[in-house]
Amino acid sequence: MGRAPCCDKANVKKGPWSPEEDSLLKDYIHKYGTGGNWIALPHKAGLKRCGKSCRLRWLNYLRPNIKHGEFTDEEDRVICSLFASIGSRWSIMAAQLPGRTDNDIKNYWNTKLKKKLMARTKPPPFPSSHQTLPTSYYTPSPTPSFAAFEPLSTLQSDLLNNNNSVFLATNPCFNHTSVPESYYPVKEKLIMFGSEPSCTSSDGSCSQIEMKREDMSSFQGFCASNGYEDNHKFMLSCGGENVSGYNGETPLDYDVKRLISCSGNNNWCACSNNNMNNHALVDENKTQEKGMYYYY
DNA sequence: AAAGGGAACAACCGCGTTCCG
DNA sequence: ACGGAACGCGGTTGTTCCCTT
Repeated sequence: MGRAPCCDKANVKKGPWSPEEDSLLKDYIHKYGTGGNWIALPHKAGLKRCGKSCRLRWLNYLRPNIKHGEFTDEEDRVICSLFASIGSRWSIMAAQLPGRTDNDIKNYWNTKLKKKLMARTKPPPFPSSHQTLPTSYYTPSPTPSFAAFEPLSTLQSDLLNNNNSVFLATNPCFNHTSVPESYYPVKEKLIMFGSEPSCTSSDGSCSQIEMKREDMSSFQGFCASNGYEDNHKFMLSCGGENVSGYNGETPLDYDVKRLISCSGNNNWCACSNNNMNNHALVDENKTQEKGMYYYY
């Protein structure tokens, strides 16, 4: 048994909205508001539309102060920073960009910004699995090839604290009181990206990774650090030897995240360590689920 | 000028979450 | 506390437009 449909599909119009429908909806909402019930609204407004469709039309196009047209460089920067931090949480991004809707941002990202980003910089070579790389592989890049996206520290903290899904202090997966002293003292916040957010999973399993500080650079696969270590901030993007595919993301998304995460005044490094298991404690059931980690 | 292909954008769908009786 | 209804979100699909051949 599937879920009951939200409306009578046979009797609702689908497809593009006509100007007449737009004005019916706009007029109704201006007069009476949404009434807190989108399902009943179309009938009251004289529309043969699904309530969800009305809601979407209103939120994305008809409500006041919607911005259409080109995104500014500043908006680009915000989107990229947020994407690097929180991934495809379009509604959170929209909340940071007045006048922009989540749908707008999503479309813009998928059709333009992602490509723009990829065109403006090239990622370092992607080391193949089990490839042993010489130390000389470290490749400093003195001048960043892409405008740096600084972490939106204050903004992100507030943002992420509020939605509580990634704040270390409340995240049972990263109970650092149990992390031995010899481990890198993970700072107050550890945010995990890209990987499946199984920390809230009902079976109690976690996509968990703990590493010794010194092993960050010897993790099998690749690492990227953007040199925030001095003030206890750095970004890290890791993929392990068992990475197959790209942590469940499309290769392009994966690369874009890597690019963004390392776009500051940073060094790329890629290195290998065949004894990974001695150094990185990875939930053995979750070795495919390595994501992007952001410490600060 | 017409056809084909790709890009851009609008809208839909399904599912998880929240609300409320 | 529970269950159903409604909401909100993100992924996906459909349509239109525009450029190239």
